[in-house]
Amino acid sequence: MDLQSPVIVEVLLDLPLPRGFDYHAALATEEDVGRRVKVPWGTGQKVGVIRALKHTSTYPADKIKEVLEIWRDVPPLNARDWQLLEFCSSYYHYPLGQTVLAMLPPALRRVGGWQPPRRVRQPRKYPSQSSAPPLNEAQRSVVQAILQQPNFAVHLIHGVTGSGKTEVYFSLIEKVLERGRQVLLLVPEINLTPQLEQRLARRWPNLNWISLHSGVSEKERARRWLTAQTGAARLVLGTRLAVFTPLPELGLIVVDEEHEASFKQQDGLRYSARDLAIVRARQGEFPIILGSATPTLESWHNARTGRYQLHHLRERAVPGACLPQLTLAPTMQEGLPHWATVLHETLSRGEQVLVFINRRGYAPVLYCPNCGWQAACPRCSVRLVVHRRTRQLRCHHCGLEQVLHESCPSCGNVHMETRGEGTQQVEERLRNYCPSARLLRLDSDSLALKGSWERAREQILDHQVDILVGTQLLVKGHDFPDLSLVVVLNADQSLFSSDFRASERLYAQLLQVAGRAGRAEKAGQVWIETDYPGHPVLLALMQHETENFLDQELALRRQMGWPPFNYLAILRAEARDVGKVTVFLEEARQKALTRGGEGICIFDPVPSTLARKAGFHRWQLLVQGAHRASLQVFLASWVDELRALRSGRSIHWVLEVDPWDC
DNA sequence: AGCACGCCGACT
DNA sequence: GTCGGCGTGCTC
Ligand SMILES: [Zn+2]
Ligand SMILES: [Zn+2]
Repeated sequence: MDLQSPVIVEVLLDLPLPRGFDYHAALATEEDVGRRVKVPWGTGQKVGVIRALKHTSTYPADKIKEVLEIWRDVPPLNARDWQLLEFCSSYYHYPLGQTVLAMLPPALRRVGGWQPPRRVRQPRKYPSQSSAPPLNEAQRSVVQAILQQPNFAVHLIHGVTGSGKTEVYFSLIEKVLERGRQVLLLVPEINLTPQLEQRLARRWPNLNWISLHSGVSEKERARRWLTAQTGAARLVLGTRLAVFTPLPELGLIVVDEEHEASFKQQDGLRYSARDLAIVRARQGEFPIILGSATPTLESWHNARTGRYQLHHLRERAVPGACLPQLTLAPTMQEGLPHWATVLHETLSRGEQVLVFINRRGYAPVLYCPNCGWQAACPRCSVRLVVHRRTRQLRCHHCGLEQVLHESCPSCGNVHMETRGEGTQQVEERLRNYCPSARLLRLDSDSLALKGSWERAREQILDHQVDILVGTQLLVKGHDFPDLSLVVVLNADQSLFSSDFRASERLYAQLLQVAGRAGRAEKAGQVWIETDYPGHPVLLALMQHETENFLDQELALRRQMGWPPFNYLAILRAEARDVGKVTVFLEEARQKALTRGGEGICIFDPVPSTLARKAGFHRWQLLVQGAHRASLQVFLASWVDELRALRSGRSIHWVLEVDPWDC
C-alpha cells in the first residue's frame, strides 16, 4: 500500500442519492469501516457512516473536505450488518446511505444526538421467580422438531388462539440463549405492552434483555441498541424497527403474529420486517420462527410448497377452554337488534361484553335529506365524520376540524341527518338498551391521553365495566378473562372491498375478535351482524376451518394471478397539481413499456384509494412480475430512469416493493 | 433531502 | 421599484 497517499473515506449520508461522499481522514484505518463520523456538509455538519477506505477519489482533490470526527467509543457495523443493509437497499431500491442511517437509532443519526453515558448502568434485576410452565404434548413436539435444525430454516407455527404459542417461543428462546446465542423476538406494535415486558422479566429474571420500540426515549433507545451491538444484551424484544438491531451472536428470530400489518413500514424505507427477518436468518444461517393463528397467504403458500416447515398447535393449551359459539345475525333497521337478549343474559350473569365496531366518531356521514348535500373534506376525497360530543365534523385523514353544521350549507334546510354508526353512537344506543350497565368506550379518541389505556385496562380487569365499545385498538394483544360475549357490528363493510387481501384480513380480524370471547374455562359467544351469511369468509369462520380457508383463498389467488403467484411493485406519486402527477406516471409507464422484461406487466396509472389527501392528489402505477428475480432486474434499471425524469422533480414519488395494500 | 441562486408576477 | 413563487443545480 502506498503510505504516501492520503487516506480517503467514502461516507454514506442520509441523502436520496445512490452514492457516498469522499472525505480526507488521515488517521482512518480499515477498523473504521462501519463507524459513524461527523463531516462538514455545505455550511453545516452531518453524521455519516464510513463505507470504505480508499486512496484516490474521482472528485476534485481541492474540493475534498476533512472528516471532523470518527466516533470510536462504540463498535463499527460488522460484515453481517452490511450484508443485511446492502440487501435491503438493493431489494427496496432505496439509497444505501438512507438505509444505513434509517437503521441507526435516531439519537445516533444527528450531530450532538448522543453522548456516551457517564456511568455504565447495571442491567436490571428482577426478583428471582423464574418459572417455565410445563409444555403439553403438542408444544413439546413443535419445540423438538425446531431444535433439530440449528441451521437456516423457516418454521411457520399455525396455532389457534390460546394454543400456547408464546410458551413454545419462550422454550426455544431459552434453548438458544443457553447455547450462547442472542435472540430477536419481533412482535406487532400493539402487542409490545408493559404486560409482555413483565412476562419476559419474570421468565428470565437474571437475563440482560432489552425492549426496543418507538415509545422508548431517544437516549434510552440508543443506549439499549448499543448494548445489543456489543453483545451485552442477549435478548431483544422489539417492534419492526428492531429487525435492524446489530446482534453479533444472533442465533434465532421469532416473528409473532406474522400476518400483522404493523410489520410493514409505510413511509420512507418501506420494508417488511418479517421478510427482512427471514433474509437475516438466511444470511446468518440460523432458524427463524413465524407464528400466527391466521398466517398470511405468502407464508402459507411457502409452507404448502415445502419451503417453510409447517407446525400445528391445534389444541387449546388452557385446560377445558373451548371455541366460542358463533352466530350470524341480520342487521336490524329499527327496533332491538337480534343480540339484545344474549346481551342482557350475559350482563345478568355478571360477565362482560365487547361490542366491536371498526369506525370511530358518531356517524361517518352527515347529509341533507332535502337536497342530498354531504359534508366532505375540502382537502381530501373523503366524507367528514360527525363527532357529536365535541359538536364537530372531523377528517380522519388530514385532521381537519369544523363546527357541526346547524343547517344545510347548500339549501338552508335545518333538519340535517346522519347515516351509519361509529363508536360514539353505538355507545349511546347501548346506554338506551342497558341503562344500568357500566359502559366504556375505547377508541383513539377516548384513549388520546397518556396512561388512559393502562387505567382502562385496570378498570376492565377489576370488573368496574360491563360493556366495552371499541375499535381495533381494543382487540389486539389484550385478554380480558371475564369477557364472554363479543358482538361485531358493520362487518359487511369490509366484505366487498376491491383489495385482493380483504378476505384474508377480514378473516384474521374476525377470528381475533372471536378469540376475545370466553378465554379460560368459560365458553364464549360471538355474534356477527351481517346481511351476507353465505359469504365465504363467514362460512369458513363458522366452520372454524382456517386451513381450508387458506387453501381456498390460495386457489383463488392462483387463478387470478395475484400474489403469492406474482410479485408486485407500486410506483406512488403525489402533488398538489394533478396534471404533474399524471404526466410523471405516464412518462414512467412509457419508460417501463420501452424497457419491458420477462414476465413483466405494466398497468395504467390510476388514482389511489384515497385519491386526495391533505390537498395532495395521489396516483399510482402497478407493476407485476412473474418472478421475483426478473421483477428486481426490471425495477433496478427503471428507478434509474425515474430518477432522471424531469417531471419527477416537482412531485413526491416512491417505489414500493411488495406493497401490502394497493 | 435541504439550501442556495435566479428569474418573472402582483403588491406595499 | 421589491417580495416571493418554485424550477434548477449542488453538496465530497
Ligand atoms: Zn340541503
Ligand atoms: Zn381531510
